[in-house]
Amino acid sequence: MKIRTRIAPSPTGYMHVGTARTALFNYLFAKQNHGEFLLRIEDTDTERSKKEFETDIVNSLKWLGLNWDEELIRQSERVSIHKEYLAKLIENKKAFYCFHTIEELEEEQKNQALEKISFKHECEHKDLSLDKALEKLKKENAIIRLKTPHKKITFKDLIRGEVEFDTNLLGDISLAKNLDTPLYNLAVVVDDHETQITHVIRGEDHLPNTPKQILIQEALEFKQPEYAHLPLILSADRSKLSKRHGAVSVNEFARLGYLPKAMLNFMTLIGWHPKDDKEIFNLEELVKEFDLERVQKAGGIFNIEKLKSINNQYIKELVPAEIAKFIAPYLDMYNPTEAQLIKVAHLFKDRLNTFSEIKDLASFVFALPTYEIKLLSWKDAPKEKIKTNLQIVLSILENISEDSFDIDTTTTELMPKANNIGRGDLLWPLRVALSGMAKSPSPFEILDVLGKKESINRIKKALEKLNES
RNA sequence: GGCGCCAUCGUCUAGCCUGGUUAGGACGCAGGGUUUUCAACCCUGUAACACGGGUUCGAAUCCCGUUGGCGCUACCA
Repeated sequence: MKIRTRIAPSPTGYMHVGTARTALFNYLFAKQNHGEFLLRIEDTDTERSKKEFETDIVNSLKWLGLNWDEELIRQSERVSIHKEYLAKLIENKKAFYCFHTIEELEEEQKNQALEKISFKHECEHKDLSLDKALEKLKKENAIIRLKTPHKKITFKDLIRGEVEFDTNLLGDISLAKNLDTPLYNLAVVVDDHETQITHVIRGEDHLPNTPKQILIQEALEFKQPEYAHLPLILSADRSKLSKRHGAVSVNEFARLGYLPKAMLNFMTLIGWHPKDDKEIFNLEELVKEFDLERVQKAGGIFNIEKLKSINNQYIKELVPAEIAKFIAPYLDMYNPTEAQLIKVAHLFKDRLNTFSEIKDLASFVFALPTYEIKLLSWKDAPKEKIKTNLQIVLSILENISEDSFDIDTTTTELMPKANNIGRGDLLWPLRVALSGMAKSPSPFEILDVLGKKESINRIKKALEKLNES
């Protein structure tokens, strides 16, 4: 039988990295078994579901390169199928109408809390005959529940091994608000069955749903899929990763300038590890090496530092022309030329953890920042000395023609003098005059990016500042 | 409260199944090299088997308990 997995996000928010990682693991497992990976939008909750979020989910998956097979499935478009199964369950007396109000249910829960027992609704309406229930339905509101049998449910989780639940603690599971409004557990079971999903790989937060879904499968006489519950991605405080801890949606990471490859690589490493010490993988390698049995049981913290480090490794593999494309949006306000972007890309290639960092690192190239005069001084060198040294540099640079004003030439012309006077004494003031910053790439690299005219301007400006002070 | 899941450096983890390792790697951090500064790169260092009982010649590894953490507990998904 063909292996089929799915990612089933609900469009009630932007695509979360946790969902992305679940998608990734589903994708890897399906692909390494030459199977299929499906996308199903779980939008049965019409109140909370938004088209905007569905679009974001689709875009995020595409951005990551996790392409799904077949048409996207929308649960909301399948209610007639859900309805058929629901009707069948009622007809077979495996499901029934529950007429209790939300207030009554809340009251029941309160009492159960007092008794210190688990919250559940064991409904006496299940004994009502269908005729009577239908009659009652004309005047009263009701939801459809499963007649939960009393038994122990044991299933094998591919990651955790045998897991056991006692259905006595579950109560009669809610299936639908009415025939046309299915609820999560019913919809999942029906759709997984209909689309022939063989492996349900999802977050650990769904573990308590599994016995409920197995019960529904049994009532519907469906084949039970294999289950694998992934460890959760945690925040630094070890709670489930959420919005208040900073960036959590895939689109935010895209905007911050992370590469999809790096995201994929990093997400795999939360909760999974290969046999050897290799850490950098592309998707194809991952498909080959991934092993569900090697997935961790304990939750893992989303370590942004590690992500940055991996992203940095991927950025270093790119050529400047590629980097130029990625950094362009962040430098937009300066209207840089293509040539400038490539020079800047070359300059900062090794320094970038994320593309968005380029704005802080490289804006000095386009606009000299204002800086303190004393920054020009290397190890508290006196002002006069700096002035003299900058004059020396200036006269050397002015003698280089505009055409040969590149790293090689400026280096050969300037270095003998620097070695003579002292590298720090000559090169530090030059670098600050050019960048206005305490930390930056080397003066030779900056000279090259700035070009002769702008370089000379900036050095003159530094000299003016020194004279005025 | 109830139920379930989990537990190796600060973090991600290898090792656990099939007891015998100087408990390994990566990120971070610290120091050094290179360097005018920063980054990158190279080298070195730092730091962990939650606790208590068993079983065993021997336990990170197997068993039990304790503690702790997390998840779920809807007419959300």
